[in-house]
Parts: sequence; structure tokens; C-alpha cells
Amino acid sequence: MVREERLQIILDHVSKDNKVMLAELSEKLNVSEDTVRRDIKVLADQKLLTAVRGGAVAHSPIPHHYRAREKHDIASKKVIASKVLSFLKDGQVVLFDGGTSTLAVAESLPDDLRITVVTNSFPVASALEDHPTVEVIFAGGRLYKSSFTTIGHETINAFRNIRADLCIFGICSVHPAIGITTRDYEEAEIKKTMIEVSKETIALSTLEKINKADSYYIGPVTELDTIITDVSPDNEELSAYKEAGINII
Amino acid sequence: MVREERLQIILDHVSKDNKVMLAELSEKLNVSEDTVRRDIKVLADQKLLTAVRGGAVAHSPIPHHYRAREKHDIASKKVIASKVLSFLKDGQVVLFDGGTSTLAVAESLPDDLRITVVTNSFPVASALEDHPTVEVIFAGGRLYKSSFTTIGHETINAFRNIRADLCIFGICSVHPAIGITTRDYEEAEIKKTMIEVSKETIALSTLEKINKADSYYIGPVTELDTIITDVSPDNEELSAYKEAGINII
DNA sequence: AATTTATTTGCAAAATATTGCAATAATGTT
DNA sequence: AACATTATTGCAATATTTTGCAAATAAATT
Repeated sequence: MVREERLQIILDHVSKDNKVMLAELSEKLNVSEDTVRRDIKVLADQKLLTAVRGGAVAHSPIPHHYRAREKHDIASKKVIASKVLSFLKDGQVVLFDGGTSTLAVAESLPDDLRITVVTNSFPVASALEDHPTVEVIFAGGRLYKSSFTTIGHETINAFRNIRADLCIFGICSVHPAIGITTRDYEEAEIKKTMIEVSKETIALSTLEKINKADSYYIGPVTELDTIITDVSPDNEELSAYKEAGINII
Repeated sequence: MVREERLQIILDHVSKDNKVMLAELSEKLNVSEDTVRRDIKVLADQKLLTAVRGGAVAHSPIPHHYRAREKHDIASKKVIASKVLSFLKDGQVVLFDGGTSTLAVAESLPDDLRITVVTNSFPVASALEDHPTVEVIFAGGRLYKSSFTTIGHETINAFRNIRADLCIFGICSVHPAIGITTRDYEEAEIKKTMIEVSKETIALSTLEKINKADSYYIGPVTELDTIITDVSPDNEELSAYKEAGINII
């Protein structure tokens, strides 16, 4: 068994399951662990893999933070995002609030959609950074570091200067009698304004937030034109909203 | 199970549901909580997540990539940044323009400095995300995707609502007779406003921009109170500005 | 203040790396 | 073909790193 042969086997192994261990290879190749170690070193020097204590791992093709982002797309959010797309038409001005659901929507906007997105969410703006045709207006204000959105009266004023066609809410709690509520006071104030300046309002939600309430009031459920969830519109939990004349998707 | 494997699992877990707990991971990975803690520390050091008591949470959804967009010329920017720090005092309201020099300043602000930073630059805001005591006001407006700053009249209006103690300009061209100029029209308009609303203005520069001019005019050099460069203040290229009464550092 | 819970620190045992060296194999030179 | 030269390999002695444990701190909770 010559070295080149071993190197190839090691590479194959790494590309197959992203890691190899010294002991394992030593046995498989009938050479000492030292030799395997040295082989790995050669490959690591060529940047073909990354040597780690006890073996080697594949050279990650993309930096970690990207990788982390892609997993962020849980199935249900993709479902919701795809449902939203049918509401978006070229030329519209659309408000996006902060939140992972709206972020998922922003990330999945088709490349040829020409809308103007107005948002107070850095992640949303950031997701649209590379989008070729979407115009982004960022509503400034005091930076709320934990959620990376802006809040406060400057943000509210920024929204007040907009007339939007559509407003997309991330997940808040909705309850037929109590109305739309959220956990954060500032967030509630901003959402009130977003509803005010939009012709139409869509709320994204998951089943666990339906028929629940949080501390801060945004408005009655009748402010919502449409509720989009990850489940079938026929779900019985949603019937109360249908009766209230809300479009359930 | 090698360490790299564990790190990957932890990252995946965090990106999936935004948090992990020590006990949970300890069991899943068959290692002690201490080891998990140390693993998390490693990841936290790389800014891939944030360690918290009892586990870890996902780092901000904002991708890092523009935080680290231009890594080059770090040395001279660090020099400049350190010179700036002596101008910053607790309680001040400071305007930061977009640009890699001001970004370097933002990144090197000491942890106990309590100032309010007003900026139209996403990278600057992002760099201050983890800063414990700096308040950030973001000047909203139309997103200028290539530099990831906001521009336009909304941005200018946002700055007009501020009275700042200090304004820190990134690198523009300066010329004793022609004045302060820059390559971009929108940028020039915003910088004019920034000067207007600030008591004091500091320009960061490198030697290659001194005695040069670009297409768009911001104002006469006398608008500048201080010029900070990466070279000695005694450099003869700078003498004209000293004579104009500008503080050279 | 008392109690629980989590973190830090020092430490020792285990696992893994490094280094020098000798034996062997491969290669080149006359 | 015989010889010298060089590279590869395994081994052993010696570092270094990782890991879990326990005691001491620190932080949150009651």
C-alpha cells in the first residue's frame, strides 16, 4: 500500500462521512497511527481537509454562519413563506416586521419580484442585501439589540411616512375575543402603526399561537385581512376567525 | 466522538431552535457538562454563538459577512481608531458615517464607554450589537445595497433630528483649496447634514487621500476641527491644514 | 440572608501529538 | 550490480491537550 493510495482512501472517507479517526484508518490501512497522522498532515497542508485531534474532518465548504442560517429554515416556515408569495405583486410597497417568520419570507422572495420592502428589522434588510430587484427602505430608530430591530418614536415616525399596500406580521398571539397581542410593548406600538398605514394586513402564525394572548395589545382580530398558518385552513382551531370574516390560508 | 463533531452538533442545534442547554447536550454527546461548557466557549470565541448561563443561544441572525467585509489595511486603521478614542467621552452623542475606518473605530470602542452612536451604516450598527453600554440610533432610509448604508432624504431627515457632540467622518478626499469631497453624490449630501448638526467634526484619513479631490463637494476644509491620520502629525503634507487652524493628530 | 444553580479553577488521568531514531524500502549514481 | 542517498515507516520516550472531577466562587432565586 503506497502513500498515494492511502491518501485517496482517506479523502474518500472524509468526503463520505465528513470525518475520519486515526484508529479506524490505522486498522483499515494496516499502517500505524503515526503514519496515518502524517498522511493527514500532508492532506491538511494541501487544504484538502482539516486535521483535528484524533483524526480529520472535511474542510467545510461554506463558513459556519451560512451553514447555520440554512438550517434555520424549518419546514413550517417554508410552508408559510410559500403561501405568502401569492399575495405579492410587482410594484407593491410591503411592510415586514421583525421576526423569524417574516425573515423566512424575505429569504424566499423570487429573484424577479419587484417590490419595495419597508422594515425595521436588520435581519430582513440583510437578507435582501443581494436581491437584485427588491428596493429596501429601512425604518430607523433606536437599536433594540436583542432582536436587532429598531424601536421607538423615530421608527414609528418612519412608518407613518409610508402608505403601504400590504403589511406582513410575524407571529404574534391572536385570540378571537382578546385580539392581537405580543410580548413586548415597543413591538406592539410599532405594529399598531404598521397596521394603520397599510391597506391590507397579513399575519403569519403557527398553531401554537392561535387562541393565545400576550401582555400587550395591538388591535382587534378584525384588523387582520388574512391569517396564514402552516396547517390546513380547515383546521377547527381556526373556525372562529373564518366566522369573523378573516381569510384563512 | 471528536471535538469538531461535537462543535458541529452544537451549532446545528443552536441554529435549529436558537438555544441549547448544557444538561441536554451533555447527555446527547456523552460528555460531561464541563466539556460542553468548554466547547461552547470555543464557539463563543469564534462568535458563532453566545454563551449564556446554562447553555448557549444563537448569535444574532445578522450575518457576519459585512462585519468583516474589508479586512485589509487593518494595521493603519487600528492606529487611527486608537487615536480617535481620546476624543470620546461618556454621555456624548456621536455620528458615525459608513466606511471601513469608522467601522474600525466602532469595533474598538472600550467596553465601558457610554456614548450614543448615530449612524446610517449597517456594519457600524452591527459591530456595536454586542457592546454593553453604547446606545445605537440608526438613521433609516433607502438601503444602498453596495455599501450597506442608508441614503436619501429620509436618512437626511433622521440626522436633522439630532444634535450631536461629535461627528466622525470616514475617509474622503481633502484638499486645502478645493475642500472636502467624495465619490458619491448621496454620500456627500448626507455628510453635509452630518456636519451641520454636529458641534465638532473629526475626519479620519490616510496619506493617500490628503491633497486629493473627488467629484462631489461636501464643504470647505475649515468645517473640520480635527484630521486624524495614520502618520505623524509632523508630516509635511499636512502643514497646509495646520495653518488653516485644523488640529492634526 | 439562605439556598439553589451555574461557573471557574486547579488537578490528575487518559488520550493524542511530537520528536528522535533505527530499520526498511525506494531511488539515483557510478 | 553495487553503492550511496533519500524517503518512508514504526517504535519509544517525551510533550501537550483534553477531559472529568472536586473544591472554591459567583450568580440567580427564594
